[in-house]
Amino acid sequence: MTLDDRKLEVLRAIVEDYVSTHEPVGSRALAERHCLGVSPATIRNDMAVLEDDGYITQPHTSAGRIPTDKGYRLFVDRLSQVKPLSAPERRAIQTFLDGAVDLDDVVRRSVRLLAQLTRQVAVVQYPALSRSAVRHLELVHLSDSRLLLVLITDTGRVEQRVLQLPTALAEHQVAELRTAVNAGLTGRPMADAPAQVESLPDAVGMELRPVMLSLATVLLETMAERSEERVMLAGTANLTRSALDFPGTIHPVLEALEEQVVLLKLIGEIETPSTLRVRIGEENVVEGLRDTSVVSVGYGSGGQALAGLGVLGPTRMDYPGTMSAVRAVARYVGELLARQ
Amino acid sequence: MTLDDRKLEVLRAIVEDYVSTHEPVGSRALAERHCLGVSPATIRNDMAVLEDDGYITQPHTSAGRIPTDKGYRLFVDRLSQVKPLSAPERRAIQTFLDGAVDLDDVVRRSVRLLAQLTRQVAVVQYPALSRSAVRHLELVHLSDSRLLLVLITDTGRVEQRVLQLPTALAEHQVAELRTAVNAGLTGRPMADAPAQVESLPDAVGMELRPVMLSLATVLLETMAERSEERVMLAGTANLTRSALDFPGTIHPVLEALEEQVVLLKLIGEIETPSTLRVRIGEENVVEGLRDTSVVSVGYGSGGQALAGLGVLGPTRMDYPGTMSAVRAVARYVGELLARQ
DNA sequence: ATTAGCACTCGCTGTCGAAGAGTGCCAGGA
DNA sequence: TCCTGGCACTCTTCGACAGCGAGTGCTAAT
Repeated sequence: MTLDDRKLEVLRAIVEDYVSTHEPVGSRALAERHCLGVSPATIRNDMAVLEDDGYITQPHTSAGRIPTDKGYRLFVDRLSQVKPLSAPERRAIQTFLDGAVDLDDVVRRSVRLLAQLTRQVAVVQYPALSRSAVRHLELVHLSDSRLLLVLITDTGRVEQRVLQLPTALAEHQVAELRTAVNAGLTGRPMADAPAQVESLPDAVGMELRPVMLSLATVLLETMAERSEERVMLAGTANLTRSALDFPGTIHPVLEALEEQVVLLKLIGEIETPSTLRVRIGEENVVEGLRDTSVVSVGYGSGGQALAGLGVLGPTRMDYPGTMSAVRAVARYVGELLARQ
Repeated sequence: MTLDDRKLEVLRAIVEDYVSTHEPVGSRALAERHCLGVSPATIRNDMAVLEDDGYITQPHTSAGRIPTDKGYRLFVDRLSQVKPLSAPERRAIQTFLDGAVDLDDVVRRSVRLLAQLTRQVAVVQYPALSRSAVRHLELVHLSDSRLLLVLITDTGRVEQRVLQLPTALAEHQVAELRTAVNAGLTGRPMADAPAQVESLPDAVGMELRPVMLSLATVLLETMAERSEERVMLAGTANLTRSALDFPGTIHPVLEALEEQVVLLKLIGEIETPSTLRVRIGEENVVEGLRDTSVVSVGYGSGGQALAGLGVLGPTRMDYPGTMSAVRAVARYVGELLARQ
């Protein structure tokens, strides 16, 4: 049986009412608060069909209906138009983000802003190393046997690593290494780095080869290990605002949020910017997030996403509002990083 | 009226039982589970005195007693000896922390370890800029008009900041600036920096003076603004493990933890390492943390603390265990940073 | 196809009584 | 003087139960 327009309208009404009231919605309330032009009895018939098809369900016999994950899915896919942000909201985003002084600041500000706009948990991933380019490599001579390697990307990320030297080096030797690695890598996209690093040892004098080799190893390690790993979180307190949102406790949710790996999974795997992704309830593979929804999107300038950001909340969330906020913040962050 | 030894013993027994059972403890249970050598009736009399003096209280008439903040305070000050960690625990701390590759890693590992050991919320502050020394300053020429300033401290912190140049610079001019700032600041404690920065403009040629001035401004800003600001948090999920710990919800607690400023206040103001500080319940000035206790300590090598770390949990916490874990982790972190 | 009416289900709420835990106090004993 | 056993009292907790109200499903009429 296919759903006619009115049944879809009823589903939308149920989702909207349930999201705003947090209570199962009955046929009478629906007829009163929405201009559906039909009586409660008719709505009841439609509801029965919607329930048979698995879009809504009853917590218990004498209660109204609430949407199922499948119902929210249909709502998001076909029934909701993304509502544009108000002009003040747009201005607020812009002015708030424009004050950022460096990458850390950009990420921190975005994640807070997102948490505040959506009143949910926000996650922002740092620009992926793998999709950035090398802006500069610096070697700092800490002591005879230790060298600090600092890697700076064009998106403003700074990674550092201490390197134990096999032999003591003179200052001019450190300079030679510095020149060589910068000549080989500066300006190159990180993806090309492994190939470039291979040829580094050839660029320096014989006596520096062993050092350059261990330097190359550390470089590759740094780029590989940390390539995607950093995220920032904000708004966890929003989880507790309405305690009723989660059956049982929020413990599993908080636990899941502690795992960086999980967070990255939530946001990750994003190729093109501006394509919103919504994961609803059971669609989340992560144990413990089965009662939450995640709205995420890639950000970055041009056609390639640098990384992702998103929002996590109860399945009963304001999808249109959340989606537009997430999209707007991603757009501004992308612009901001391109300007750097 | 002064408390005799047995009353103190009764208080200790009440605290210990309440901490382990989470339930008000009555006179009979106390007589059975502790070898106090007196009858429940006697204990009841002692309890009445302890209650009059404000060390314990009754949730309601027909319930046992629970310690008050004042009771916990006495317990911590006079009745509890810090229990040493087990050998395996010590070894676990050491091996876990030894794997760290840089400062970020040290902080991340410590905070997780602390959260895991105490099963509470852990907070670790990054080494304060103001108490570190400058290890190196790097200037990276981003474009004609923009310069990236990277500040590296002897504790491994890296701070960066983009600087808009008043005029375009040639590469050799950037080098001159770099040499000058490093000559002036490298090796100096950050506390001396303001004075040193003053004299920087004199160290370069006339045409670089304006640039050096704005560089100096940014340097001072960076050191001042971010001097204490960074902390890392872990184990928030532990707050929800036993929901009964907090009257009402954990919302205010989570909200407080979102504020960096609050976290810094919790840990901050620590001068000497190894002096544990315990703040119990109402002793916390921060609104929303009135039902929690904070155990914090400074860490660092030598007589001066670099920064602080600590743990936050319900007032009903295992103080001896928490205190020893906090102290142990602080000690290892201090050693680790000294070795860097 | 829609609607009004009606019986039915079931969760929520408040009351009541019994049970249980713990106390405070008192009188007797070391 | 301090400790102890006993006892009456208070107060929460829990289960049972009835009444209420919300909401549904079904049926017959339009």
